[in-house]
Amino acid sequence: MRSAISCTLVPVCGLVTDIGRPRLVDGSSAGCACPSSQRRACDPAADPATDESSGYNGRVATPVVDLNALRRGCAHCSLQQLCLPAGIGVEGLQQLDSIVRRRRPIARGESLFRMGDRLEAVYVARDGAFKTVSISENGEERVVGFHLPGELIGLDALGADIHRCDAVALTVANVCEVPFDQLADIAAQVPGLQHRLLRVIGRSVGRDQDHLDMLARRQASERIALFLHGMSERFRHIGQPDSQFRLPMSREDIARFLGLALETVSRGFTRLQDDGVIAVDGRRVAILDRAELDRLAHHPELPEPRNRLHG
Amino acid sequence: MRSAISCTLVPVCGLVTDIGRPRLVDGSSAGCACPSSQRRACDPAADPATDESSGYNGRVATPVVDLNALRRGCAHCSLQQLCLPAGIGVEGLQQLDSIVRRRRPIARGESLFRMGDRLEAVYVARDGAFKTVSISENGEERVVGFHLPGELIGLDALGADIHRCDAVALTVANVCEVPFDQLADIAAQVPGLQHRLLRVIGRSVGRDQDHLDMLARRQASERIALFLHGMSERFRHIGQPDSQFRLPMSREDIARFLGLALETVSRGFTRLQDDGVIAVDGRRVAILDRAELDRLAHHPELPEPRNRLHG
DNA sequence: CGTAAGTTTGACCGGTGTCAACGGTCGTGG
DNA sequence: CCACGACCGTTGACACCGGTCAAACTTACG
Repeated sequence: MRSAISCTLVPVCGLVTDIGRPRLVDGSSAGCACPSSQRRACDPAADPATDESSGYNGRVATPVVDLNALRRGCAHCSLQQLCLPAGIGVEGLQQLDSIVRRRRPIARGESLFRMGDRLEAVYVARDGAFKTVSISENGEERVVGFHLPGELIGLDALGADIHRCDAVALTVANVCEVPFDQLADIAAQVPGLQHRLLRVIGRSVGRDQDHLDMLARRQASERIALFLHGMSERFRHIGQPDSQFRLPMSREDIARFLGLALETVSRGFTRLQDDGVIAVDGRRVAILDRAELDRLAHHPELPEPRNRLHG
Repeated sequence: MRSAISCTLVPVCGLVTDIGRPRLVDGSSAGCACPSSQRRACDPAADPATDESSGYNGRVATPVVDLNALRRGCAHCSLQQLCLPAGIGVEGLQQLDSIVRRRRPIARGESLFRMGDRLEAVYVARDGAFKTVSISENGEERVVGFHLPGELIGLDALGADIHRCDAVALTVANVCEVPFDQLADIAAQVPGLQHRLLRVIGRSVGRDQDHLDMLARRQASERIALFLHGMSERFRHIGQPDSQFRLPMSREDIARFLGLALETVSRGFTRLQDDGVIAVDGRRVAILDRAELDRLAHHPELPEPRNRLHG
């Protein structure tokens, strides 16, 4: 039964892949889930020596064109279409690229920023996943959101210049760090970028509203179905298989995201499995009956067709 | 009896009313909750004739300086410090002012935009209150947010250029309508405005996160306490009394905002009243014990001090 | 004055939080 | 190699909060 879900994620390649057409650039790209362009562009860890020598951020000091630096740049990033660069010209791309810092891999559990920090930069994961959490006065952790590659992290500080959450890596991850002041400056100069920035912010607002929608659903089963539905959509959006994937977060994180007890989440998963809607093995999830999943997420009032496989 | 609450919602003064002491409306600005500047700047309805003659939006066609138009302008609006104009120079202010349209009063129940509409403008209420609601597939209404004066409405469309919600007036209201494309253009030119726009958006994001926080709280009593706490803060923020106010929304709206049944909201209110924390009369609320309200909102785990007044 | 809408209150029971125990996986170290 | 413990996920039992249905009451408004 276990073998049904063999999809494991290679940690390094993380969540990202190329969307649509894998571009061959370098002979051998075939075997890995990550397209070669990704490997080249987004994985500083692949060539640690070079990275070390060029300093903390990914840019080289020399005016000489560094092939590796170029390859790591926005122009070649597989996330380009999902990220800030989308739709801005070469000029703007260069300007943007010049301020982007590419940080060495973030360890699982490490924080990009913490509650109370001043807003210095916004972040985009190239691969890996993050959660943003806010700790309430009584010490309870509340998951505000999950962030997959291409989704901006750090916008919570936009209102008051102070971060309202911690941003914690759920897996090892590589991120681009974009100093916010400089981003705002460039956005004013490059009209397309301003528009793009607003759009990315807007998508983030949209996700928050989806989250609200989820929490307002009264039944636990609805929230869980909606959560899986949303994750599937987001995986598809970044070019990952949307029918079987590995959730980067624990049951507890999901519970704190959905406002439920973790036992309830666990029970919800098994229930969906019993009903033949999904297959679950720990964090690995396969969606078997998408239509039914959508129905549960959106039209829960209808009595479910009772053809349980084993009851 | 009508006269007792006449400052009330007279459309103009918006949300606010007082609970305790009846105020005379006429003559004495001293007594009214609305600051005089507000009355001057924000009340097109006060002089309907002039308003009609100057056309649909508040601007006059003639180059001659129209005192009324000026008074209605951003420069004199009492909301200035809360709204987009804050912190931008005279130049920018004029540019911004030139694109702002001031719409005639919106009737209660009327919509600024509907789900599926293209993003054309963002709105700011000068007075009155709005809710944004999203209708789910099964026809259920879900309250995404409430909007008091100075809070931008319409940002939900930022992500996809399509509105995700309806924006419905809870009371008669006056709004400024800001064509979004032009706003973005000007924002690129006026650096202060771009910053300001991002900040206003950020505050909106912050409110969404507060909302999330509310929904994630498990106990109904916590959500209700948090809701009242937040409303009180927001009233204070716009210069209204924060210890007694009139809620612009129904119990049902609150319930749909908090993800509860309306009966539960009602029971929660009476419970708070029984405990001496607030006084409730329909939509009129007075906060009697703020410390206790805050405690309930933030530290619900502690057993409440049981010195009930009656019970 | 009559109708509709909004609010409150009561009774009932189902869903879900809580507590508890068990099992599986992974990493560490003997 | 296995032993061990930490962490994570699953499952069961049970009590209680809150959703649902129902009815009375007040307020708003024509």
